[in-house]
Amino acid sequence: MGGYNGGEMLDRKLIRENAEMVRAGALRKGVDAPVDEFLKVDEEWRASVAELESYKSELNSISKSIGQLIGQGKKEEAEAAKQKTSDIKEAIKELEPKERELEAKLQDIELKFPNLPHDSVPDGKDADDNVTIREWGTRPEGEFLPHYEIAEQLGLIDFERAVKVSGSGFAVYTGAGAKLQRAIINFLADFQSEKRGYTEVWPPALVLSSSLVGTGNLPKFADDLYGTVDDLWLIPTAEVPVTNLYRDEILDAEQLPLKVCAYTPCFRREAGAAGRDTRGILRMHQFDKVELVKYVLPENSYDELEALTNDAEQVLQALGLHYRVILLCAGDMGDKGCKCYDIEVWSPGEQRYLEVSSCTNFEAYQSRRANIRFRREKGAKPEFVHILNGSGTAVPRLLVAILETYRQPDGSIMIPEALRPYFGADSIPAN
RNA sequence: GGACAGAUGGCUGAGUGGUCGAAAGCGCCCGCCUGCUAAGUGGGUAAGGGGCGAUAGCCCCUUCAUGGGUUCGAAUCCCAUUCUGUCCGCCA
Repeated sequence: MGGYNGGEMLDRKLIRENAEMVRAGALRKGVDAPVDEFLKVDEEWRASVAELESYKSELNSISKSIGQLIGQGKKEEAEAAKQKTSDIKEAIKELEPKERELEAKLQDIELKFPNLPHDSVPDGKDADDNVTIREWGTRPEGEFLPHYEIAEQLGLIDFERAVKVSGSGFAVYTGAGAKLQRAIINFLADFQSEKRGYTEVWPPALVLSSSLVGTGNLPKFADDLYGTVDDLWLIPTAEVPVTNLYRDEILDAEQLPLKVCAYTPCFRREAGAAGRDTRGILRMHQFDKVELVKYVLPENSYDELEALTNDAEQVLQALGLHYRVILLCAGDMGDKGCKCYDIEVWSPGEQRYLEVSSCTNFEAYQSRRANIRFRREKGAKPEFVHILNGSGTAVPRLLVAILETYRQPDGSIMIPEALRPYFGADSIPAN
């Protein structure tokens, strides 16, 4: 049993008992959470539940006594007891829809509550208030081409035929481009599983809507997703199937932290406007990614976030790509997260940083929705695990950075050392 | 896609209208016993929500795949759905 029991982001008790703290936290995210409305409806709901349950209790005890009377052969007394139930049944019939209505109303209100930002998250409204935590490597100097020109010159990506086949927002990788794509994927999956201690899984790319509810993509963000005529949806990220692996389960504390990595293609409608992000392969309806997901003890989740971020950063270091790590401010983080680092790789061709990973601690937000818990010891009450995830990393923007960073004066591409065993050559020759 | 069978607690598995939240076994926990172990023995062992008291504890409601229905009362009867197994067909 269990599963999705509402739309709540937060524990009802937390809001009840720490109303002002919740209000202040939401405000930091720029959300004026309906705390007062919640408290009012919550009280009405609880009163309604109590009333309904007292009637049910009465009915149950009468039913029980009828059973006993029949057992003792006292038929008339049993008949008399039956008469008493009709009023109670009537009252229950009347109260039940009222209770359900209040519950639904409460859930609507709860949907308006964001997950609360951690104390270490800076105040701020939007991306301008994000804080650069650290940089690695140095920005390459010189003249650089954008990746789509390089790709065209070397015949790595066929944009025109991609449009013919699938419309805009897709790429056809060809020849060395296709091979490089596969090399990057294999490198990333091996790196995270063999060097960083993640268990690799290969999940389905189509999932039931119930899985998308568990991660918070539905019902709110259906427009971002590709659906099918069945109740199956194309995943926007491996986060969805992987986070749902342990849905409705109670884990042992010794199993934690549970670290899972998964390569999948990702599908996003991204009903976004055309702009500089849409040029080349920077923003696509289908792209590839290795995702990292961790299920951890609540008291460790912020240390685990640092470690997760580092696992993603190590990819870029292994490839020798310049990057920076950004700590998102409260207002730029979105509703679901408590703390989030973006890792941005330097694109010499674009002369700007590109997001290749977003490492987030959701605390219990997803575990509450997906009902994933753990027990500290035998007999202890189950608690929600904390769930974190981050890309480790996205492939297309990595490819962009590699092509642009490692293009040689003669027009060839030098393949980074770490990728050579996968690519099977040192370079992509110039045409 | 067609036919049949099934879905019960951590697991195995009984239960076809009335103290059944559910026998029994296994596992696990606490105690006793034995020089240790094994064996034996007594007891305890589902989850969610609400209320009282608020470190304990007590009371109530809900849950035997899911959603509806019949009934004073359902694990047990009826309907729908989902999933699993077996056989057949089809397919990379």
